[in-house]
Order: sequence, then C-alpha cells, then structure tokens
Amino acid sequence: MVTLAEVARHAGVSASTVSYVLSGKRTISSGTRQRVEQSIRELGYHPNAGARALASSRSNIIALMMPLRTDMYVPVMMEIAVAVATTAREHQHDVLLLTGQEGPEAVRRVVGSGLADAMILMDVELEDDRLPLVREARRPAALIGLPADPRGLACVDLDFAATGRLCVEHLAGHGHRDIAVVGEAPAVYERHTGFAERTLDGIREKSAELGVRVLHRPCEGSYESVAGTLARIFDERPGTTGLVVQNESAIEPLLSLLRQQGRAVPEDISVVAICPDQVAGQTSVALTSVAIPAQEMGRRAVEMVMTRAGLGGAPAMTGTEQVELLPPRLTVRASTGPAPAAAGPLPG
Amino acid sequence: MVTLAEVARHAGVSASTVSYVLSGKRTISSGTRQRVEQSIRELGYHPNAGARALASSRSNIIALMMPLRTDMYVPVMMEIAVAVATTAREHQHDVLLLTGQEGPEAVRRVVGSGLADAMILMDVELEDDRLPLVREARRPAALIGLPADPRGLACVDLDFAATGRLCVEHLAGHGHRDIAVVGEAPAVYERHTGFAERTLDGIREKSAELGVRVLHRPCEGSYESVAGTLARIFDERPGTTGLVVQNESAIEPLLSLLRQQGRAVPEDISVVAICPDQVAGQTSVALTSVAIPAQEMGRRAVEMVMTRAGLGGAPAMTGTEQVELLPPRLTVRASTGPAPAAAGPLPG
DNA sequence: GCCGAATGTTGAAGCGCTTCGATAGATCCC
DNA sequence: GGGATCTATCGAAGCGCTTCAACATTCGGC
Repeated sequence: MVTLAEVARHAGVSASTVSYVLSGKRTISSGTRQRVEQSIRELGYHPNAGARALASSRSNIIALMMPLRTDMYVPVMMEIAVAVATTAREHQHDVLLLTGQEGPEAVRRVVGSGLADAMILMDVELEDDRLPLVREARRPAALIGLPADPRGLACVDLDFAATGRLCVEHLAGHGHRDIAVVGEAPAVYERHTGFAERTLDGIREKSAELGVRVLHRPCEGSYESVAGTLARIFDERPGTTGLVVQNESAIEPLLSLLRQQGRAVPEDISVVAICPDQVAGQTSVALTSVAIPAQEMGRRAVEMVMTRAGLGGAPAMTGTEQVELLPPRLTVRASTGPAPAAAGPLPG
Repeated sequence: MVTLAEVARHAGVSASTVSYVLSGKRTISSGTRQRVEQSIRELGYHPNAGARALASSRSNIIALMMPLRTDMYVPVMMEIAVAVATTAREHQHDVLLLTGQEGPEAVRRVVGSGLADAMILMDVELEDDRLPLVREARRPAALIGLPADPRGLACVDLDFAATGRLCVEHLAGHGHRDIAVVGEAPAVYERHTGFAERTLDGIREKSAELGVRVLHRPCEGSYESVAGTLARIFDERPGTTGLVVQNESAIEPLLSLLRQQGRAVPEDISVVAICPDQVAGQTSVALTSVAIPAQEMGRRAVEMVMTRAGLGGAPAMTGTEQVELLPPRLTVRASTGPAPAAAGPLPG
C-alpha cells in the first residue's frame, strides 16, 4: 500500500504538505498542490482509514441501527437506509449497518470504540432502551421516529398526527361520515412505536371535529388477517364508506377482498393508504395516499448529525433538542370519491 | 476515553499484557487475566477501533455492496443484509453498507483505504464492472450471485437452474403439459443478472426432458403489467394449466387477477412461486413455492470471506475459485394440484 | 542441584496519519 | 528600506494499539 510519506517523497514535499493538500486545512500554493495531486494519482494513493481515524479521532463513519423485525414494512426501511448511505457519501462519510439484534450494547460498543462519529437510530420506540445511552454519549445522534421524551435529541419523522388528520379531512370532504382504520399489526401497538398511535390520534381528533365516526382495528399483513379485520369492520359498522389503511402489507389483500365482496372502489367504498408512492401507483386501483417520505427522512437524519458534528459547517450542538416533523402530502388518485349515500362535499 | 495504558496502570501490568489478554494471542496467567478484565470492566474500557486498525492492519469490518435498484425484490435484499450483519457480528466484525450508486469506485476506495477487510457483493451481474477490481484487490471477497466467469472468485447463490427444473418436475408430476413462466421485469433480463436466465434454462431443460411446453413472458410488478402478461399468456396458449412465477411483486396481483377471471387455484390452474416462505404463506391461497434462502446466502457469504481471510481458522486463500450453489427446496402448499384435463401424475 | 525448556510478562518500535508551532521568504506600509 | 504581517512549507510529536524480541521466572528431568 502506498503511504502519505511515499507520495510526499514522490512530489518532493513534506508529509504534512500532502496532508494539507488532502484536507484543505491550510493554504497550499497551486503549483505545489498540483504536483502533489499528480503524485497521488500516479501512485494510486488512498489514505489509510485507520491511521486517519487514530490521528484525527474521527472515523468518517455514521452508524445506522436498523430494526431486525419483520412486522415493519421493509421497503420503507430499505429506502431510508439507501437514502442515509447516499447522503452520507455526499458528506464524505460511510455507513455502518447495525441490526437491532445487539440492542443497546451496540450503541456502547460503537461509541466507546470511536468506530462511528455519529449514530442514526431507526424504528425508535416511545420508551427506547437505547435513548439513555445515546443521551450520555458525546456523539451526535439522530432518531428516525419520535420517542415519548425527545429532550436533548434530534428526531425526524413524518407528522403522523397531521397525516391522520389529512386522511380524515379528505374523506370527510367527500361526504364520508363513517370510516374505519385498518391499522398496523397488534405487535406494533404493543411495542409502543408511537407512529401508529399518533396517526390514530390525528384521525380521532379530526373526526371528532368534523363529526365523523371512526372504528379502528389492528391488522396483520396476511390475507386471512385482512379478511377477518374487514369482516369485523363491516359487521360492526355496515355503513362504513371510507377506509384508512396504515399497514402497507394489507393493501393488496384488502383491494382483492373488496373486489371479491363486490364492493367497488371508490364507488362503494373509498380507500386512503399511508404508504410509499411507488406502492400506491402499482395497485389495481391507483390509491389515494399519503406518502411516507422515506428518502427525505434518511436524508434529514444525516444532515442533522452532520450539523451537530460541526462537520456540516455549523458549530457542534449535541444535546440541543430538535424535532422535525415532515408535513404529510396527500396525493389524490383513483381510490377515493364521494360517499355513496351523501351528495358530495359538505357545504363550507 | 479510557485507553489501554490506563487499564494497564489500573491493573498494575504493562500495556502489552492488556493487549494480549484482549486478543488471547499469548498465554496469560489466570490471575493476571482476571485482574485485567476487572480493570477493563471497572473503567468501562473499549479499544479504539482506529488505533487497532492501524496497528494490526485489520479493521474488523466487512463491506457489503447492495444494489440501489428498485426492480429487485426488496425484502430478499434486506434479509440477506440482516443475515450478513448478524453473521459478521458472530465473527467480531461489523458491516459497512455501500450502495451500488458509487459503482466500482467504491471497491477501490474501500480496498485502498483499508476500511474493510473483506467485501461481499450483492446483485452481481454476468459481466460486472466490479469484478476486475475485486480480483486484483488482495482482499477476500464473496459474491452473492453468479457471474459469467467466476474464476478466482467465491460465489454463493441459489441453484436457480435446479430451481427451474424442480418447478417443472412438480408441475409435470401433476400432469401439467402446458406451462407459462411469469418472469422478472424486462430490465432484469437486459441487465443480464444471470439468475433469471438460469432459472429459465432449468425450466426449459426439464420441460424438454418431460415433454412439457413452456411459454416465457417477462413481467413487471404492477397490476397492469401482470394483467397484460396474463392476457398474452392465455391468448397465446389457452391450454396453460401451470404457472411459474419468478417476480415476487407479481404474485399478489396475479392471484387477484386469476380469481377475477374465474380461474380457480389450484383447480383450474396451478401456481408455483419462487419467493421467500413468508410471502408464500401470506397469500390468499398458500403458495407452493421454492424458497429463496436469503438468510443462508448472507450467512455463507460471510463465512466464505472469513475463511478466506484466514480469520475463521483456515489459511488465507484469496484467489481460489469456490462456487456454492444452494440446493432448492420446494414446499408444497395449496396452489398446485392435478392438471384439470389430465388424470393425475404421469405413470413412471 | 543444575541445565534447557516452558511459561508469563515487559519495553520499545512502529502502524500512517493529523496538527501544532516554527521557519523562511514574500509583501506591505509609512 | 526596515520592521510588521502574510503566505507557504516543514519537522516533530503524538493518536492508541499490536507485536516482536528479550527478559524473568518456574519447572521437570536426571
């Protein structure tokens, strides 16, 4: 392997000069710079990551802790991960992939060893084991998701309460007065992941405000489970004309079942989904949906930790609270329309 | 941060002793060992990753290059990634996540900087840009997928040819004489990813052998695309009674469409899918399927690079060819049965 | 009871880089 | 035109760890 010293010798300068050319931390005359850059290219030099990390005590690595669960919608996770990796590269950083497997211990290990300069945690629960460690670690961190107590933490998430409100607003605007929520798997609620509850809160709030009746049922992604949930919904509230689906895996079975039961979408029943745009466009009836801005979330999380690390330009500010809720965006597609009984939008 | 030296002082031994306790590379009396371990615990010591990498020229990091594409089935990718990360941890390694984005340049960077000790490449194409670099890099590497020329490389993949044969065998065994393949998206074939072609080869080979007629149609995951594909299949070969589905995203729409068209599964038409078991179990009709052993693939890839790094015990042997094709396993579920016209399994 | 071999521990030399303080010229101002 | 100020470069001191050669000590064998 080519070393800094060899490049320096080749270019006829000192090692520190080469280092400064690389980092740009001191002014170097353009003649010298070019000579050094030429040598670097000729020798095919790549700075040694370990030596760099040791000397500068910065690894240029961001740790990304992913959940290991299978009940979360995987494509969204993946999209976030890719966005994190891509954005990190724009900031000259790489991404270390940690699974939830190891739990809080992973945080300790990564922080303690200086393996990563910063951390991004996905799938944050309301009371997350990892948060105490993250708080006391003197490393910038960002959460994707919103814990019960975000004090001293940087968080980014979709504004799920607003999302819930938006869905209800849209349905109510079409005259629906009886709606049902096909929620996430029961395990998601039991784990207190927050986003599901927040969506529900938003839905309930807006429904109360607009005089819409709401029925909520958790639902797993399997065909059977969706069938059962749907049966219970129509059993309990036969007048239901609007559906909000939060569990992405339930979408396909749901549409399939509705068709089978002779319920036309959107003529008999309107469906709003909370899912990535790609999914919404691929279904038999294109879905009116609120997109989960996975990419944006990953990108913002990286930008947050970079800012906090003072690497993005601003001074360090680990410990400052910063909660960023991305505004939901509802895209009207083919799955929603006027409620069958009602005459159209409410006046006002 | 606590350093080795501080631990040594605290335990009343030299730094090298602490290091040997940690690495186990020399015998240390149990008294000393315990004293050192106690100090480590009391001080909350974590070895500095950078220093370690510099001194030992091993980073204990494996790079995982993932595709960035969205036309591959994401859950499988994710499962592989998680398996890689989990297995890597069992070998005291962490995983660096690289996206396809950067292309071959990423290989050069990671290898050149000593950031990673080994590499695992996913979604390998038949003629992959990255392979020349991987070959000349003196780092162990493993591919998930099989390139056209695997010389000098370690590869692991499902035996897709055998998978194709297995599907045909199963359908032919039920008396089906006219089958169709709902393939991957056209882009997958254009990119020459190999696995799709190999499946097809296996299907054609076995079909020829058993006297089964085969029609192959690429197909994207959208409802529309599946509808079109299906229409063309039944238009061209109205007698089709067996379907092999390779594009996982097409499965749900496919079942939904068949039901809509009044084709009962498996009474009128049998469906074999190539997909993760979890998917096969969640559909309206549980699918007879050949599982994609994502976890096994990830695990084996890690074990391969660990062996090649001589870290797993065996001596280094980068440069040796090693192709491991995992045998397919077909699980019979509810979606396949006797061909409607035929009387059952062929004699013999 | 002495020799050679195990066994356990240490000191010191790096690994390749960053960064600080110093230095030698070039440039400026009045 | 000489001190003050910049600018461009260098030398050297580490960063925290691994590892090698060397040094004590203990032990078994005869």
